[in-house]
Formats: sequence, structure tokens, C-alpha cells
Amino acid sequence: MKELKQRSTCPVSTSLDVLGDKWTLLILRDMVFSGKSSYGQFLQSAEKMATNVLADRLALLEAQGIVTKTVAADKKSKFTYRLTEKGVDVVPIIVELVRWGAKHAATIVDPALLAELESGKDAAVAKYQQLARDKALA
Amino acid sequence: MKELKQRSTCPVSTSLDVLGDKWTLLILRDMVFSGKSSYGQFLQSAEKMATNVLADRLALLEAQGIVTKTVAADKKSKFTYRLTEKGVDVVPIIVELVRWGAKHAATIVDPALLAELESGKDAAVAKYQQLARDKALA
DNA sequence: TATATTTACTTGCAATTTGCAAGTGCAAAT
DNA sequence: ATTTGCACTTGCAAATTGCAAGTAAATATA
Repeated sequence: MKELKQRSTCPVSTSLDVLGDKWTLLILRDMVFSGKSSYGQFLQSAEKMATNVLADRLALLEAQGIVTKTVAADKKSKFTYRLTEKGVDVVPIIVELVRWGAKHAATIVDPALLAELESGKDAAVAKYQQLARDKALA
Repeated sequence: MKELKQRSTCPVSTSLDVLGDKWTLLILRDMVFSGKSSYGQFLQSAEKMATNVLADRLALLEAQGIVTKTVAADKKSKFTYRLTEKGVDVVPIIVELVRWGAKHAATIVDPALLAELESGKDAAVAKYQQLARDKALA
């Protein structure tokens, strides 16, 4: 298991030590907003991440207690990744990234999601957190 | 000027294309919470970033319109970096990183800041955004 | 039963990025 | 005239990433 380097004791820094790269938060985004839960599903995302990087990040996320890895109910050769409560707590970060990206970069955003965030951010955060919890229990 | 690679049109992805590395958000953190504004001040942070990486990230932040670079009022050989409104809008992301790090990683957090965030997150976000705006005008 | 397919990785290697140490250039202080 | 401070730049080794191909186990298909 790869060990985590902590650059300082600042909470922003420690968060970035875990989440601060180009791929980790995209995996979590897929779990939160697209309900994805398997290696193959993550690979199919628009950003096309490399297979070795995906495997590495999933292992790190599991080692950090942000996701759990279990054998899928239907197939023994398939794994299911789910958010832990530590992972559910990442939702507000992702939501703020959605808002910043939608406002400042030319992006195509699901209008329904954007309207949901604009009309009540906290409610939307709570909703996606609860959805993730429900999946984790299923 | 280095061009930015956009991996997809997803707002989370486009935000991470700009902010998703181990250093950029630490520079912005220093501007927001420590009032830092110069190359030398950023170098002194606990995380000890390399000089070439700092120069590179400052140039990218300026190219992206997140910070402005001006000659310092007192010295012609000194530059002052300030947040633009696009940069001010990053504050909520940093605040969520503080909250996640404080809750889930072994960090040392300024108790006053933590209390401020817990008692009223939105008010704290607004306060630090306004402080950054005031500095930009000064 | 044999073969193909699905799912989840692993491996090898070139290319990019990072980190470290040292050096450069300009302005201001001494 | 020389030193100091500030803001970078450069060179290079080490680490990380991205791409293509290969492996392995469980299932589906002929």
C-alpha cells in the first residue's frame, strides 16, 4: 500500500494531498452525479483516463477510507465501489467545483442540475449525499 | 503563453483543468487567508513549493484571469498579485477543502477560523471574499 | 466441452512534470 | 561602487503520466 505524503498540517493542504490531482475528484463526481460504481464505468467517462491511473486512484481512495470495494452482487468478477461517509463529505467540494466551472469556464452543464444548485445549494448537497448513502447500503 | 487543455465540457472537469493540482489552490489559500501577495511570501509557506513551479503557476493564474499582477506601489522590482472576481469565486471551494481536511485528516487548524466556519459558513465565505476585493482595490 | 467475451487490472516504455540547486538580471539600499 | 533583496530562469535527475499491449479469472456462447 502506497503511503500518503503530508506536506503540512494545514487542512487545505492535507485535503489536496488526497484529492488534489486531475483524476480523483472526477471518479467521485461519477459516483455522486452519475451513480457509477465499477472500474469499467469509470473508464467510459468523457475524460478518458488511463487504465493504470484509474487502478492507482481507486486503490488510494480505498486506502484512504473514501470508498469501499466489494464483490458485486451478480458477478464474482465484478467489483462495486461505494462512498463511505468520508466520501460523502466530499460532495460539497464537488458542488463548488461545478458552480465555479459553470460560471467561469465555457462548459456544458446539465440545466436541471444547475437550476437545482442555484435554487438551493444546501438542499442539493444534502440530496446527493443521501443518494450516495442509500447506494452504499443497497 | 501555455495553453490550457480541456479534457471535457463537464464543469467539474474544466474547474480541475485549471485548479486541480497540488499547488494552485495553496497559492490562492495564502492570498485569501494570509493576505499574501508576493512571490517571496508564497515561497515561505509551510509546504515549500519549488521556485519554478511557483513561477509557472502564477503565470497560469494570471493567464486564466484569476489573479492580476501589478508593480508594487513602493518598489519597482516587486510585484503584487491580487484576486480578480474570478479568483474571489474560488473562495467557496477553498472553504470546503478546509472543512473536509479539518474533519477527516490530522490537521492543525486555527481554532478561530474553524469556529467561524462552523457558526456560519456562508457568512465566513462572504467575509473572506470581501477582504480579497478590498485588497484588490487598495 | 471448447472457445470467446467480459471485467479488472498489470506491465513496459516514452514523454511530460516535478523537485532541487544554482545562476541571472534588475532595482534599491549602504 | 558594492552589496542586498526580489523575482525569476536554467539544468538536470527523479517521479509521474499516458499510451498500448498483455494477463488472469469468471462468465457466456457454440
